[in-house]
Amino acid sequence: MSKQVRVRFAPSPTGPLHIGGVRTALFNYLFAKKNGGTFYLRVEDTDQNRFVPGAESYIMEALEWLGIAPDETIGKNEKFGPYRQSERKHLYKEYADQLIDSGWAYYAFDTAEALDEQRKHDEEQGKTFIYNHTIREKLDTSLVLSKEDTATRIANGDNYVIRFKTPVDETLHLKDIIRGDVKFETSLLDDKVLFKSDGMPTYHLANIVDDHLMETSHVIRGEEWLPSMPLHVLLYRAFGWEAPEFAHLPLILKPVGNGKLSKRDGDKLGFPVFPLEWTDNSTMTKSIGYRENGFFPEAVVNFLALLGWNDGTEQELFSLTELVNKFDLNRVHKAGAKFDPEKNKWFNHQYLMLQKDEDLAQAFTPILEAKNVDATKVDLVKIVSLIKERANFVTEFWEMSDFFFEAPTAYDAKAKKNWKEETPTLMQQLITVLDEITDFTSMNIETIVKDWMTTNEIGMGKVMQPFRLSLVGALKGPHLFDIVEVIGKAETIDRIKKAIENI
RNA sequence: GGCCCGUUCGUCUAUCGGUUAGGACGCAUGGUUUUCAUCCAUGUAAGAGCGGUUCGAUUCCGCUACGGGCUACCA
Repeated sequence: MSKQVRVRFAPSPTGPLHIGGVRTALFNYLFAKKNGGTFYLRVEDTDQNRFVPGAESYIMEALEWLGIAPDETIGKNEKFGPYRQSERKHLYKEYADQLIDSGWAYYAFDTAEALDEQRKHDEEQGKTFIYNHTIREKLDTSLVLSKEDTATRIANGDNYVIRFKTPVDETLHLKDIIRGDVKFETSLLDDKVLFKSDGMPTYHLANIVDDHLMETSHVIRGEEWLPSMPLHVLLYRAFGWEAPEFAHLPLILKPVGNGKLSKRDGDKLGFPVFPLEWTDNSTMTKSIGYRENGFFPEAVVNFLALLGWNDGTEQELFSLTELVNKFDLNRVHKAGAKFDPEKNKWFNHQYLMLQKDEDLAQAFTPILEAKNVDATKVDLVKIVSLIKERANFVTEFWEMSDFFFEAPTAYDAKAKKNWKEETPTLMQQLITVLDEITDFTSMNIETIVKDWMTTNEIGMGKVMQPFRLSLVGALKGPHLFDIVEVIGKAETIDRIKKAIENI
């Protein structure tokens, strides 16, 4: 009987969630649901300097929008709360002390400035500075100070940190679900700070304490954490706790150039890297979001799920439920994946096609309202059904359908070449033909107009191109007779007359 | 510099020793639409290099190269 699956997403509220974080959250969510487990969200706000107001609620809202909200978090099923590390502050010191008592940690009084200087100095000499067993007994630590001296300095209010006393000369054989066996030499590790001089724990301590207390069964996180896996495993050992299983996800890389996708890439390259729009209050710069750019959450989830994972078949379109059923950490890729904005769009198109016309019309309405377009007189659902197959986003609907609502005010210069000398005469005749039609539906109009052309031996191109130009203003758009039906007889004739006058 | 991870078409990927190395995005061509797009069809294009193990390696191992991550009192 395997233990109850409990996984977490533990972001730091230092800004908006970006696409890599979303993917990590998604994989945790999928894994939890697949295994009938729990997905919880914990806020790791132990760095008070980097705290950004609004980031926490942004993260919640983003996961909500994507449909992968946690089962447990702040204000929701707080079984192991609080879920904000800043509110668990009192806990960490106790555990740090426990490690001091058991000899797994020690006090260090060196200042950050002194250490920086030392590091810089060594670097200039071509040496590598590592704060570890080779040096910890030469520095200002409780390892060399007497118990009394240490106590005195702490009592005097000297700044100190608590560092992990990494074991020496041991080869750690660690298991990662995705990567298999990973080896580390403990002597090469440094003695990480567990507890900071500001009274807050570092990520490492808080993370292990909370993952244990919150009964985390699997730690699924980005590959950037792989180097700290040995420290974390050692911490579990030091506390005498059973370690969870680990799975380090491949990183999402920039679409062009090198390196991992960063928060700044999106705006530069013209695609979103954030789920929701975000305004940086310190610089007042706004970053675009998937939601505001017209992406469907299902499309974003689907695309992200396939970045580093697939079910082994050739299926590419998966609903969230299908993803849950098919997800398997053992099928996650090891290598990083470049983010492909083009395929991302393609996914959105697929989901757009899956939407009901009624729903799309409803999504289109606010856009029309913002443009003060009166859409009450037209069949919006019909219009949407005609244009959706050529769109990737609802946000593109207007430029693809403006001629349904308003007569063209300009005519495409290139297309005007199709407007010949005899065209006005032909268009006049067309008006007459159209005017006589009583059953003004697409099919019927098409039959009658084509009949007129064949009986009079008029070339189709001679009529159809100027006809379209008159109604649309360019040679684009859906089937012409469908447009004619939607805008109606009077408007159609009106537009042809207008074209005769203006071209 | 040190440590760790990785490497199949331009991109995302399938392949769990024997395949004409498959699919998708993109791109190109053709067809449909006398428009544009969609759609359909076809095409384009890949195992980083070198050694080994093996009857046989994309697949297993090693080295090299390249890419990536980490190396804070940030997460």
